[in-house]
Amino acid sequence: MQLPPLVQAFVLHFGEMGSRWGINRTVGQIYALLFVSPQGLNAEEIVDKLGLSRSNVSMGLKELQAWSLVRLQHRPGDRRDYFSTPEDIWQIVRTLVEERKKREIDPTLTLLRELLMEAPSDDDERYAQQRLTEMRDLFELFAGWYGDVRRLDTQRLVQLLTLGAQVQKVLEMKDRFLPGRAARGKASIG
Amino acid sequence: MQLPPLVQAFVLHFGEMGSRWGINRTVGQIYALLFVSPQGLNAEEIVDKLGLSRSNVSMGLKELQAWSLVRLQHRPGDRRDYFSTPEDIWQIVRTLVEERKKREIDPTLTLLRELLMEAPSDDDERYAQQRLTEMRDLFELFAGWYGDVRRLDTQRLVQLLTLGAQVQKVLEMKDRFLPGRAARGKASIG
DNA sequence: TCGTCATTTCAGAAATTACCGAAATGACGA
DNA sequence: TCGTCATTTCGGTAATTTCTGAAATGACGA
Repeated sequence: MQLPPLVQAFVLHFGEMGSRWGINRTVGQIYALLFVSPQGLNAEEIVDKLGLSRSNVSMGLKELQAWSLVRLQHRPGDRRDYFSTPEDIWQIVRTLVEERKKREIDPTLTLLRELLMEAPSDDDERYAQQRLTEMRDLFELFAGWYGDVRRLDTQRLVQLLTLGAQVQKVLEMKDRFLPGRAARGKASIG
Repeated sequence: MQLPPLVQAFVLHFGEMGSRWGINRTVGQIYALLFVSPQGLNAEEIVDKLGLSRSNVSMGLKELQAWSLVRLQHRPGDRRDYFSTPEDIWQIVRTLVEERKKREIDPTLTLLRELLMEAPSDDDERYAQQRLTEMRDLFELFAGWYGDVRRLDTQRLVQLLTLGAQVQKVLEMKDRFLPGRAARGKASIG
């Protein structure tokens, strides 16, 4: 791996963090490298720069494509695939949010809905179902939020994320001037 | 494992999802069981219900404690530890958000800040640093948002999450009536 | 059609992670 | 101080995941 120290540190860190983010080290490294590369890279360039095996890079790129995290380009007179990350980092955020929803939220939401169709047979099951109801409501709320994030344009998304603690003030105003809009979430508000 | 089918299905699902959420199967199962149990359980009860080894349950509980995801109680005249999850599901959300920030955001933010202290030595490094700047700003924004989520009380948190796509309308109003508040985030808005 | 180059697949090796039983530690009452 | 019970630690093993080299596939121009 003969990379500038800056890039090398970033790539190695991303590899290590990969395990916490649900991707493996190789995939994390490939992604990090593509992220800081001015032009797209082909598989062999990635092999050279990261010192990984050809097939491993192929697998990693496949996984990144499954996550829709890399773009594929071609150059005239060159048969090879060149990979790069989207220029717009917010597009990456939307993609990640969408994929995480698909993988981490939706399956559980589906299961919770199914389990809550059954009638409880005793008090313990009744308690369990009540807990599952709380969790389903929570997951519905998350699913809705993730969906919103995916749909919002960049400016509004930044605003939504920056809003944070100001939410109360802003919402008081909303209630004053836009009354009567029911909240979407059903989650218990304690 | 002799559990009601409802609970069993939930426990098994949580175990499988565990790997996507960054915890292992055992830990996921233990957590799911505690979540739907009306009373706290001691280690041996968990062993019996889930069919795991004593030591594995001990490790799992230790990890859940490291995540602050379980509470420890005692009963008079009983030396054993009884474990349960917080009643308030929103407290669980805050805990998860805080821990995820600590594990998935903060380390990368620290590294990015460090890397951006160095002066670039050529054009490629200049490009890389520009990309890292975008990413640092993004992570700063996330860190701020996570912090807000942790601090907000439940009602406001639900409002913030429900707000979603309404953000534009609400923010137009805010700008009209509360002008001049600078946004915290520096992330490029393309 | 053939030869070349790029990519993917695949079976096994290597590495990592999860798991268990046994032993050690620690807390408590007698 | 003991003896008992609960919990944790530890060494080894099992299971899973990641990685590799070799072979297969596919695309393209001649």
